[in-house]
Amino acid sequence: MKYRKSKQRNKILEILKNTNTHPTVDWIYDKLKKDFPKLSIGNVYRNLNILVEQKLVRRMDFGSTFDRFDAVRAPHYHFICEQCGAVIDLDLSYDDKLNQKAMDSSGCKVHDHKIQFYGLCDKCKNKLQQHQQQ
Amino acid sequence: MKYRKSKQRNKILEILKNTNTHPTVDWIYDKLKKDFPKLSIGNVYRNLNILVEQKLVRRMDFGSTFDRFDAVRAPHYHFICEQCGAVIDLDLSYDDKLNQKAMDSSGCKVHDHKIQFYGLCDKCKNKLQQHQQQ
DNA sequence: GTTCATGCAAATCGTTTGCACAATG
DNA sequence: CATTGTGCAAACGATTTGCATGAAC
Repeated sequence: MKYRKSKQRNKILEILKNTNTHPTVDWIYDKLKKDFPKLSIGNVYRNLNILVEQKLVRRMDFGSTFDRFDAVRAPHYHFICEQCGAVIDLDLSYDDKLNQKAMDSSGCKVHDHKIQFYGLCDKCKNKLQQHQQQ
Repeated sequence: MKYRKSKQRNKILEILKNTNTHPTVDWIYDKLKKDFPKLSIGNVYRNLNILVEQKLVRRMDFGSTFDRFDAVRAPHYHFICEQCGAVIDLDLSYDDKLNQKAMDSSGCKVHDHKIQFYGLCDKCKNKLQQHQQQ
């Protein structure tokens, strides 16, 4: 599919490249609205879908009712805080052997995998400790 | 929270225990409707939420627009076919060390993780091969 | 008999889409 | 000028919820 340039779409990609918080559509919309006051939320959805199709952006799905997005980089795993919902990139190296293991055990053709870790992020961990000491 | 007995809820759990396909709400609804012709879809949602709260059922989220459910058993990983959407339990052993690794690299308190593998299931793999040979 | 579960329909939420107009090439 | 992108609002699909009635205790 061939697309024309769009200032809005360019800016969305730029915003995503400069963020590591895996933002939601609403967050992106609010941020972009400063540059395009008439911006509609539908257009943010439309452009995010195009960017995903172009493989410049990845749609992420961590079990919430809404999606999150980030600019595509090297494959990595994620941590999700069960308290505040924050999504944090992990510095663990991507385990290529896992795909082969899954392939051997299932007979399916496996070409990728995702890992999500769950628990409490640093902030929430500390808040909880303070709470318990009171 | 204390709940009364409900024939509908019991049957939902029974259905889930006898299935390994991680069914959707609609699938469960259709199946349950044979026993309870007046059944409403809202009640299936309500009871699934209760079962999840009681930790008898797990809500699964594989990136589709709808949720899937299964009766809780030993932790295991999943394969998702990108062609037909099938979700298949894998026989890989749960890697306890992974949580510790994630904890070390992030500073977060990690207590669980999920792994999803992506690719083509056996059926879809074969279909594709037949297609290419024609 | 009081309280919770149910069916039904309306409401909600995130997302998509149809349309008239504006921007791109 | 032909075509795609946009804002707007309506439509959509999955899920939740308010309410009157029925089942559980």
